[in-house]
Amino acid sequence: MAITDICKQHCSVAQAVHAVGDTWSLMVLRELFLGSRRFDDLQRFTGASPHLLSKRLRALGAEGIVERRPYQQHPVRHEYRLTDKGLDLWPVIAALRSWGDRWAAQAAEPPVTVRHRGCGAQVEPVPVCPDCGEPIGARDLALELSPQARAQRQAMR
Amino acid sequence: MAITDICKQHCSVAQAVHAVGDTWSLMVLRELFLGSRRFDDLQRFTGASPHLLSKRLRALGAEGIVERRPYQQHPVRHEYRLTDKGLDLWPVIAALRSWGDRWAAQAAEPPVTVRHRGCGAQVEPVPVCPDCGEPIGARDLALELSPQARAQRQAMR
DNA sequence: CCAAGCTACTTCAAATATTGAAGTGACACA
DNA sequence: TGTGTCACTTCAATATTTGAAGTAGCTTGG
Repeated sequence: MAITDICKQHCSVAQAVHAVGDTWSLMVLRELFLGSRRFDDLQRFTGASPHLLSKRLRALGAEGIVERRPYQQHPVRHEYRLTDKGLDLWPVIAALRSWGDRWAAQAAEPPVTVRHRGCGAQVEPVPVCPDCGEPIGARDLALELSPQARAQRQAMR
Repeated sequence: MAITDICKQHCSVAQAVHAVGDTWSLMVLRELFLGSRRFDDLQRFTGASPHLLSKRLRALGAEGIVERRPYQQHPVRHEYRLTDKGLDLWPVIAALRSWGDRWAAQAAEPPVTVRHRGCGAQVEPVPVCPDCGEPIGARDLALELSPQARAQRQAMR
């Protein structure tokens, strides 16, 4: 089965994974969140080959996650920016960063810190229950499948 | 440049991506969070080929993200479970799910809902500033590179 | 007691994707 | 005229993934 079929699954994770769930897309997203806009910078900082970067940017463009816009004429040069849909992926990158800091850190100091523009506080983006305010870990959660999703999984037997 | 070199970057995102940043690892994680433990179930529900699943489980095992433990003798059969390190990846999967629900949903109803065991409330895991309590979006954040990280990026010029 | 089935894989050839190096075209700057 | 930059594309070599088939050890039904 190909991932193309997977994304037909009635599963939001599968669809998100289909859109951005590969090494280079994630690295490109990281770089875009860090502020790079140009092909060259994206290539240098992510380490992707130009071929691959070109492909990934096209794919992300087709998904509406990045926008390719000209920033000069003569010659036409393009830059890449996150759309709203792309910006909305920030929790994914933040979660990866956070996990990386906790479990794979090589340095005393985390390489990137995140500050909330509104209040100036340093943010460690821990998911928090909106209702009771407690931080949420995996063991604190119960996942519930919708009837439709349950039926689909049954059908895979 | 290979991703192996990328992960040497002083960057937590790169290291997390190196560990779990590919389609099948993410799908396997989704499945493990949904409660599957057996090779067979993982294969059926993720759609990965057995070859690939075997490789991925080995890789995730080597990273200490899943644990392979026998659940019966005669013959020895193993099941796969998330370690604490693996469980800690839940915000990543949650963020993907959330994004998928918002931007790629095909159904009226989200396929999986998440409930907080502690207070019973339904949780939409929006990152919230621990200081001021406001929900955090990408535009509300300022990213700051550590001096070390900054130096490394300079060196890549 | 024999055949069929289950689980957890492995093996293999064919298809597909990625890498690294080199090349291109349009211009700017000296 | 010559060098440099940017944003790619092209290409051959290499690596990975797929899909189908196979295997080993045991269980279950008749």
